[in-house]
Amino acid sequence: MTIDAYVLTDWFAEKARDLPWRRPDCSAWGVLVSEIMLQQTPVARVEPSWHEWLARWPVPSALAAATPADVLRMWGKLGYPRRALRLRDAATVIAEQHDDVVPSDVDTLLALPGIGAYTARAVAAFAYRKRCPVVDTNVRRVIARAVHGAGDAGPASNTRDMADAEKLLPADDEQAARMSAALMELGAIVCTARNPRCADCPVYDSCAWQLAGKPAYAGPAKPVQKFAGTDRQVRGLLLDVLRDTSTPVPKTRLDVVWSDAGQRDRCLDSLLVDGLVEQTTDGLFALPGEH
DNA sequence: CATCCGTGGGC
DNA sequence: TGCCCAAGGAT
Repeated sequence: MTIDAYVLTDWFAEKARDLPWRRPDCSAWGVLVSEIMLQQTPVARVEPSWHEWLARWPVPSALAAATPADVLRMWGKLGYPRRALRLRDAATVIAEQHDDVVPSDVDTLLALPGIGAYTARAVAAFAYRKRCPVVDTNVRRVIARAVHGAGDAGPASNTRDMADAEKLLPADDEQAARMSAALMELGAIVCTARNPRCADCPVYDSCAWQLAGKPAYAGPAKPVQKFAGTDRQVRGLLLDVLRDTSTPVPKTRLDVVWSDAGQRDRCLDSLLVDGLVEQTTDGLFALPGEH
């Protein structure tokens, strides 16, 4: 089974959300910033931050000139703050080696920190309107259902998933870019993981999953990530303290956030290693680069 | 390939 | 209410 590109892109033109990074006047830098922020963070929480970032840092060189501390504060609670540092690192490379222009070539994009298989192709497709497969969790689910008739996508296989997506793209670059966006949008607002809105689906009639009677997902169980009590939670609590202070703090200020001293110290060490925290010469702790 | 890396909202 | 999920990437 396949997915009709005309039907899906027509649906996209009529029903897609009006997101700022999709507007024709949005820069490639704006697209890149959005893609990084959207890695594991929902659209609703990204949108306000995206506007603030683009207003403050409208070009890569502007972000490259900011301190990591400023960048981490602007990142706020979007989560996975290493993304913010890598985006700043990527901006530095773009400013210094690419004349402050976000690359359009997938392999060049892949060489930038924090940019992987998905983001590189998303920038090429959405910012530069290229025909290249864009595979995220939404596209994988849509293809699993509409094409393969499965209830959900199994474990990711980059090569296979990209080949599947590529087959769905029209030959024309612009039409292919629209198709890539439409596949993602369908997965995001109609063909959702839980409670898919099949009544609103533009390709319902040809959906292999629907035609098969919507069988339940039969593949291996997906690993569930715990959060409460993990290092991830503790690191978040430690960073929370440092984001909210303008001056370096003694370790005692960090010790109060978690009772397990061993875990607390391990997390602080890992934050130092990751470059998310810095220790001053007098032994105080702060976000990097603000003293 | 599995695991780790934050955070919050919906059901 | 606990659990699942959200435009992934690096190791």
